[in-house]
This record gives sequence, C-alpha cells and structure tokens, in this order.
Amino acid sequence: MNVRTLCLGILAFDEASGYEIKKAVEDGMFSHFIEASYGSIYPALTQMLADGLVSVREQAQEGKPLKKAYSITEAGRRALKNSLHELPQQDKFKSEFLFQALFRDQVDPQHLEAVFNGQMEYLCDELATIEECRQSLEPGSGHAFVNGYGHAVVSAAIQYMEESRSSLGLPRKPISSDAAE
Amino acid sequence: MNVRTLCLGILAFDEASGYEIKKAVEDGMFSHFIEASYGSIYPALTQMLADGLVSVREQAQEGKPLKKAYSITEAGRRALKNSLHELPQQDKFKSEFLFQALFRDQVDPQHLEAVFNGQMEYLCDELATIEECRQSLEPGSGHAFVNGYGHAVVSAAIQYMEESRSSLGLPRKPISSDAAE
DNA sequence: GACGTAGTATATCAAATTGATATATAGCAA
DNA sequence: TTGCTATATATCAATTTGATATACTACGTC
Repeated sequence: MNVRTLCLGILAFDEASGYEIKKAVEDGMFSHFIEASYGSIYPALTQMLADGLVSVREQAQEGKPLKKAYSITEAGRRALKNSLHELPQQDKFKSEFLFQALFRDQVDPQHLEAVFNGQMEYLCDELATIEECRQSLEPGSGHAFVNGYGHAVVSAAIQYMEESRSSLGLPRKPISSDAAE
Repeated sequence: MNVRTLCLGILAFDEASGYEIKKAVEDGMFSHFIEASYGSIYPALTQMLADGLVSVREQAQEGKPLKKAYSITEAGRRALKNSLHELPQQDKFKSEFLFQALFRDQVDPQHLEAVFNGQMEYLCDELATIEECRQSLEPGSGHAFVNGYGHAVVSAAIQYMEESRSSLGLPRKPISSDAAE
C-alpha cells in the first residue's frame, strides 16, 4: 500500500490539508500504525488531484499561509474501495530500541538507562494518545477495534518493560516525574 | 540507523553472507523488530568492505554458488559501539491490516474474515518463531529481554484478536485447521 | 525425462520513501 | 530583537524497497 491510498483513507473521514494529514499520522488517530512524511504526502496529493481522486478548496487564511483543503471524490472512494479489497501486506515493525537492547552488555549503564527511560516515555505517550481517542469511538466500529488493538499491544509492552527493570540491572522506577510535567 | 549498522550488529554475533543476513531479518532471531532487503544489504556489505569495517572469506561450495562469508573487523566493532551510543530513533510500526480494519464497514464480510484470519496466522507464526528461540537464551541477556518483549506484545495482540471476533461479526474460531497443517 | 517449484546465493535498478531543508507568517517569551 | 513554536507548502539528495535476473542443486510429479 502506497502513500496515495493512505491519504485517500484519511480523506475518506474528513477533508484535510497535507499538513493535517502529516499531523494525523504523527500524533493523531493514525499515529500508532501508519508512517508517512511530507516528501511523500505532498506529491501524492498533487498526483491524485491530477488523476481526479481528490479535489482542492484553497482557503486564504488571515495571517497564515494559504491552506489547501483536499476532499476525496467519488472516483477516489472507488479507488480506495479497490485498495481495501487487496490482501494487506504483513505488518512491519522496526525498533532501534530493541536493536540496542540486544547489545546491552556493550553500552554504558547510564546510556542503557537513558534509552530505557526514553522508550518508557514514548510508550506512555502512545498509550495516552490512544486513551484520549477512546471515549469518542462507537463500540463495534473499525476505529474502536484498531484503538483497542493499539491499547492491548502498548499496555503489554509497558508492563513487560516495568517487569524487566531489575533483570536489566536498572534502578527502581524513577519516582514518576511525569506527574510533574 | 541505517542498514550498514544493522548488518554490523548481526555480524557481531557471527560471520554471515548477505543471504544469511536477509534470512535473519526475515525469519530468524531479528525478524520481529528489523526490516531490510537485498537491495540495501548487498551494497551495505560492499561499502563496509571498502571502509574496512568487515572482511570477506570466499567459500567455493560444491554444487552451490560462491558464498561470501563476511566477518566484522576491529574497526567495525568500534563503529558499531559508536552507533550503539546514539539515541535510538522512535519505533516504527506500519500495519496495513489495521488500516483496512478501520474501514471494516466498507469491505465484504468474506474479505474481512480472510484478512482477519491472515493476521491471526501471521501473529501465530511470529509467536512460534519467538518461542523456538526462547530456550537457547541465557536469562538476563539482551537476547532474552528482546525475546520477552516480542513475546509479550505478540501474545497481547493474539489475545485481543481472539476476544474481538464476535464484536467484528466473525464466526467462532475456525476449529484450528493449523493443527492439521 | 522433462517440467515446475523451492532453496541457496549474489547482484542490480527503477520507483517509492525518508529526512532534512527552504520559505513565509504569526505569536509568544526572554 | 532574537529565538522558539506553530501553521503551511514544497523540494530533493540519499536511502530503501520490491521486483527482477542469473545460476546451480534437489526434489517431486506427470
């Protein structure tokens, strides 16, 4: 699945600018299972506009740059539906954290601790984002299923990390400083 | 982190050919948190050879093509150690399965079921690979930690999927045909 | 015995994608 | 007034993917 289909999927929920699509995959609803950068999003939108899969509405905003709000067209919805009926490719998971963890005996203990805490922070942020979305989802919807999947997986990771502290020779929980932030 | 560092890490455990590195990230020990293709592995090895980070031992095999067994050099180990002390990038997770699940009301029920069963199969295969490695790992090692992380996350996903069958309107478990395979 | 498929092994390349950077404007803080 | 953050679009070199080519063995099957 390419970035075009991905954008089409996001636009199927609501019109959005390239910038907003980036935010959605970076921090928003789609952030825990999708990746895309500006360098692929903008060309995808330009191409789909030429192909008639999306339309633009240019909004001149006071004090802000021109905003191009893209909407999905009927042809776009058909193209999306087609893509949705192809068998999905296998999940891809890349973790530099786990790669580094493999060599834990070759790094300074203080680096290991910093990296471990960084991972914990990242996972907790993910979980917070997932839980924020949680209330606004109708049970039984695709959204609710995906949200629940993310919740299950990230929770399990956090729990495992917490249980592994001692076996990695790390000090007990650093008295939740995240409560202060 | 680039493919060069990734190869260096794998070679730090044992000498390997490009083909064997690919297998390691595809099916082996590294498969659940690393991705790399031939098109990046072979050029990486060639470049690192020129840079003196690895050395080659060419093995003429009877009845098989020439095999180039790459080993990490001292310079390579230093380069790896340096990379290991950089802060890791955030995890990246891409799931076309979850993307499709988002639009579950727009696809045929039979497609949804096929995709769901495909994901289950994939997850169960992952878990099997993880459990296979499990015994040969010394407790407290980096390997054991990473293996445990994978086990925790994949198990949670499988459990969530199983619990979600009914809410997605899918029939009960298709009487484990995997036992027959 | 020919034919297809799977496994071992290296290598290349067009196309897709990333990650960084450039441009521009507003608001807020030091 | 200098720097930082946020909004917003856009480009591009470098990296990476995914597909394909080549070549030989082995195994099944028709």
